[in-house]
Amino acid sequence: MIDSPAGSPAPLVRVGDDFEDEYPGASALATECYANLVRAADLLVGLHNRHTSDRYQLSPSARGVLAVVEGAGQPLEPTVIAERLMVTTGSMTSLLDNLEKRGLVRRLPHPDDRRKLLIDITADARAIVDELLPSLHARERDVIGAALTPSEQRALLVSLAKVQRAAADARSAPAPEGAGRRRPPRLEADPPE
Amino acid sequence: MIDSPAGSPAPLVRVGDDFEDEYPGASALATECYANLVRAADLLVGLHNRHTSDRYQLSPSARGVLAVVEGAGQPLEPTVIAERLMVTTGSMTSLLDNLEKRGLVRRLPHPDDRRKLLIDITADARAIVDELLPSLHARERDVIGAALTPSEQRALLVSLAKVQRAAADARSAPAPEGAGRRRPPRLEADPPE
DNA sequence: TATTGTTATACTCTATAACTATA
DNA sequence: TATAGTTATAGAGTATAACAATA
Repeated sequence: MIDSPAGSPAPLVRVGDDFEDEYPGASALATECYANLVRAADLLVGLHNRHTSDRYQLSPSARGVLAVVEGAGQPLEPTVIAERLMVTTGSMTSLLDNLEKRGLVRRLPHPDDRRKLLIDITADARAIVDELLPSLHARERDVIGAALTPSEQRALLVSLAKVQRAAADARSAPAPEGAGRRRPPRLEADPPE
Repeated sequence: MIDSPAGSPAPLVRVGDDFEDEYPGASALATECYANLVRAADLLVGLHNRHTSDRYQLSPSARGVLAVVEGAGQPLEPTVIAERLMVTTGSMTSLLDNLEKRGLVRRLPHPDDRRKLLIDITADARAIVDELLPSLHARERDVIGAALTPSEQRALLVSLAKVQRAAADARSAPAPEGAGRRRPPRLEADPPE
């Protein structure tokens, strides 16, 4: 049903001509928007993640911790970092363990409450962030700038805002019922290789 | 630097006013497109993944295996499935182990080559896919349809095609040099709690 | 020799629940 | 009692490399 031709120049994900027959009530256009939004984001995230991992051996989550603490401009409690990254405190402990082993963060005692900690990043981490963030932002400028004019970029942002709003609203709604499916007559689809 | 207000109605991710001063050469507009494309996709993927996991206890990768085999309309070799999902054959073995344990796929001997297998999905899996895909496509229709008019959807697709192309081109290009960074004077940013 | 799939191993991310020490 | 963080355990996903069977 969802099909993307094998060529490397990566065209859009398309659904088949029979899509709306196979899925009564579905919208081929909406599904293609959905699939291609996800695909575009995967490609973009992949660029950032690959760069971060190749150059600095940082996982996406580890980068997130450094970016949050560095962005705050001051040490933060583990719980605060965990909330911003939307992970549990148990997961945060192990992320911080790894970063501390590598000398990128320090656990400092909290001056006011001896149950708490303050997480600070080291000079090494600051050096990484100072090199990494400019190159990520340069990549963002290059890729988006190569694809879209400023006015297209503004229009894209407007659409993305509406999609984000609709998706956020859908989170609290029950999943919709599908209207069933008509399996296509598989005459001789897609030879096995 | 990247900041998204805490309210639940989820507005756009924005960069600060000082962004282009802090990162010389960067484009605030491009970075916002990048960040919000990723955020919108995360929200959309999250809806699908949550539904798939809650209702059918299927991980995204497991769902991918079923969708690929079901979509092919016939049994496929593990290597072919692995290529389509972009995972190694070692990873595919463990995905298939899990699915086979749950009675959702079968490993059949390949008639022509005794090194190979053919992976088929069971009636149980077909029942899941027949229920799952229509509800995912209904969600796509509802969310995208609530956000954008058909004409906006077509415009979005055009932009996404260009972004995908640029991102695919960037994959084989070297990472751009960042033009350095000017740290903002952290007077009293972001109180710790 | 080359290919297919498995095994063994390892690492990251993630979660939950029990636990310690503080408050 | 309640909170902050850790530990222990578990499971998914991913990868690499060595391996057996087959081509």
